[in-house]
Amino acid sequence: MLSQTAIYALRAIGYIAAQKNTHLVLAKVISEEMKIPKNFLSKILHKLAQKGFIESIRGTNGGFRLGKPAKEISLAQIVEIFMNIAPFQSCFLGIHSCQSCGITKKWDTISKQIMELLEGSTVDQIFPDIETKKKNAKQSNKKCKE
Amino acid sequence: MLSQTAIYALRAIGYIAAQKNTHLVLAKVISEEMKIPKNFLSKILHKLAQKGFIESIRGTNGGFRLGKPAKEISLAQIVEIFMNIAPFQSCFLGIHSCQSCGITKKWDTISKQIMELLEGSTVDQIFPDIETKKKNAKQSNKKCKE
DNA sequence: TTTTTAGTTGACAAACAGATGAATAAGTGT
DNA sequence: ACACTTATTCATCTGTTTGTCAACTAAAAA
Repeated sequence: MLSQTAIYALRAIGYIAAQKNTHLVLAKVISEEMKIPKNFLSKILHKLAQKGFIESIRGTNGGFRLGKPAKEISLAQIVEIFMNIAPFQSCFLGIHSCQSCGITKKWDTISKQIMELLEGSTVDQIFPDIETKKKNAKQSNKKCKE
Repeated sequence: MLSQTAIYALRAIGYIAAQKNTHLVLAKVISEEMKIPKNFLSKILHKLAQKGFIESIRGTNGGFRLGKPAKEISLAQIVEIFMNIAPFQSCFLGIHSCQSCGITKKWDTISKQIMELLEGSTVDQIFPDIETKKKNAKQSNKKCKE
């Protein structure tokens, strides 16, 4: 359905969005919490940073935060960086001549809903409940001036 | 969405089903008509034959035909031979702890429709209009006792 | 200035999907 | 018996995705 990489990307940016920008998030923490291989995640985050969806800060007390308001980042924008979403919109059987068959019609209805889900949802909806999750566990990081 | 192999399999068995069992279909013809690499198709057909969805007859005037009535073969039965359809039914983001979020709820609705499409459609619906397509072009095969 | 932290980058390996070619086995018709 | 046709099987190749390792760069702190 979604590629593994796209799923990782959504989980990662969803996790960052859930912090409500109150502090920077370490790649290491995202990796552990979201069960994403550390170095593979680094590359995903870098791509997201290139596109401006997140910002990266290097060095001590560095980390990642959103590059724009969460409500302005749709799932579709993230997914299409890491995979081709065109197949969702085209013929179920990869045949362009079967416009009229019942299967294709049903698929059209479904694919419209999928695109609506991807384009109509934003990254703050991914983890609506975990914004305070890591705050206490990471008291050791409280030194940083947030 | 569907793997390329699953799409090939649906096109192939759809083509065979469209012949209404009036005559055997050559792998070569399926390959050409359905734009599927010949040798790759052979392996797909072999798997379908193993599972009893089609029958293969070797030698001169051989070919393939359905192994059971078209209306008893659902798209889901074919697809699941060539790919894992579980992801359609599980969480959008591969996380089992987000039962309540709005995205997951919407995805549940969509995935139910996908499964309904796959399980509720049969292979005779794939190409409802081409049953006589190759009959005339293949008059040279008319020798066979059909 | 040195050390530590943390993101960046490139090389690479494993696994898989998709595709290809050639040899083989099993039937049919002469 | 023989030639021919057609499916079967095996070995291999390619490209992509996913994942790993390690060296590198930048920034802050000591």
